[in-house]
Amino acid sequence: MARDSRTTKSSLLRAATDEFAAYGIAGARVDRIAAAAGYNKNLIYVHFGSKEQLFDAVYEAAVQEILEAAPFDAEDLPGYAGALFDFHHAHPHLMRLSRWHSLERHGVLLPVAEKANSAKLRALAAAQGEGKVDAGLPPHLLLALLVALAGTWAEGGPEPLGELVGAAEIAARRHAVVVSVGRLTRPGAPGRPLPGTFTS
Amino acid sequence: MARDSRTTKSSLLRAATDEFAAYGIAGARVDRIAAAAGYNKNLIYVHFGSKEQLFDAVYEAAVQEILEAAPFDAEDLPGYAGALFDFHHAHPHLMRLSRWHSLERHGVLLPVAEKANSAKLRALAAAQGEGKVDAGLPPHLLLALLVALAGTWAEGGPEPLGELVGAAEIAARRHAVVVSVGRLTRPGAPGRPLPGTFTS
DNA sequence: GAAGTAACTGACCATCCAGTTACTTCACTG
DNA sequence: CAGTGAAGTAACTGGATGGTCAGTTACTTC
Repeated sequence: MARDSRTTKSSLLRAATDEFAAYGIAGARVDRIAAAAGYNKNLIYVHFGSKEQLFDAVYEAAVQEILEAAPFDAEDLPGYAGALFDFHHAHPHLMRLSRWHSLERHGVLLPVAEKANSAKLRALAAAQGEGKVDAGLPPHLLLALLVALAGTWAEGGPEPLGELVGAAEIAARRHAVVVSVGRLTRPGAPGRPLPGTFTS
Repeated sequence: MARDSRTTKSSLLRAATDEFAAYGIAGARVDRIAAAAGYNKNLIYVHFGSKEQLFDAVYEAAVQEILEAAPFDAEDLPGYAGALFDFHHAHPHLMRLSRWHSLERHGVLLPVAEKANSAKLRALAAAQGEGKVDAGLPPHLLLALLVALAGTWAEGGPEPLGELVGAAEIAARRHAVVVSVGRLTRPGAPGRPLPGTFTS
């Protein structure tokens, strides 16, 4: 095996991603990560410093990947939600990482995520201003709801015992997400307009 | 301290609930639980058998509590979602327990939860049949989305860094959940009727 | 090909931690 | 009040685990 610290580091990172996604921070084993990557445990400490810092590196990479995978489009929110759904379905371990992070690190947002988030909020507010998105709810609430909908069946949600989930069911879920986001965001509230502000 | 195995057991259970909610199964420490309850570690093994079984007991109790706290009403789904939201806000540790469970135990539903769930599905289907709830989505998908919406800001969701969440924001979130569920479930789909089935 | 350096390894260690064992204390009963 | 069984405790065990370090290997430079 050629000696290249870059590939070594990325091998370790990949193995660590799997391990942390499967077991969380507390449950992950440094030895297992090293063994899975086919390197000595010490290299983890050389490259990343500690188990915790290794998790940080893993998590940051995962966040980057998620952010890139589903580009935000304030004018097609159902499409965005669908893309998110697809991504979660294709990469369940990233959603798991995110859930571990929120539980074991009290969900503090990374600067990258924070930045991406406020960009989304601006775009959403603009779309609402132009009447392209229903303005009944403030952007930050609407965005959160939308993301929650897209992640409803992402790994970490309760799954019926043992039942295998077929392609038809997946398609149905995706459809449900897309339809629901459409209903939440399509301009012109159904029935009466929403109450003026959001103070219950 | 009077010697009563029932109170001892429930003290241990309460301490364990806090510990597991805070650290999950892998992160929880049996010694800490015993110390917090003010009893000897061995009593945990006497009463519960093992750390894993202790978690099971904790989780089952939590599920019971959640099920009782928010009675399902298929004819007032926004109200149900609101009640769920309130419960999550009042008892964030129970939601955390639930998330730990789904991550560390791959989210296998307890029999109690499974039973309660199918009762809800039947009620929902009936309400849809009577035209009281929009029938554009099958009950199991609708219910999942609804629960996801109610739990959007439950502990475990991403929280903006350091920002304190005031009462007004909480009220706004609650309102957003209630309004959204209303939109998803109010009979008579906005705009055109939904496509016949849910095969994407 | 000698000198120097970065990548890498195996063995080790202090500590942690779930679970066990041997013992003591208490409440109650006949 | 002696005896008994349940409740409770302190001390211990053995395996796992995060982290360290002296030393080796592969590669580069001169």
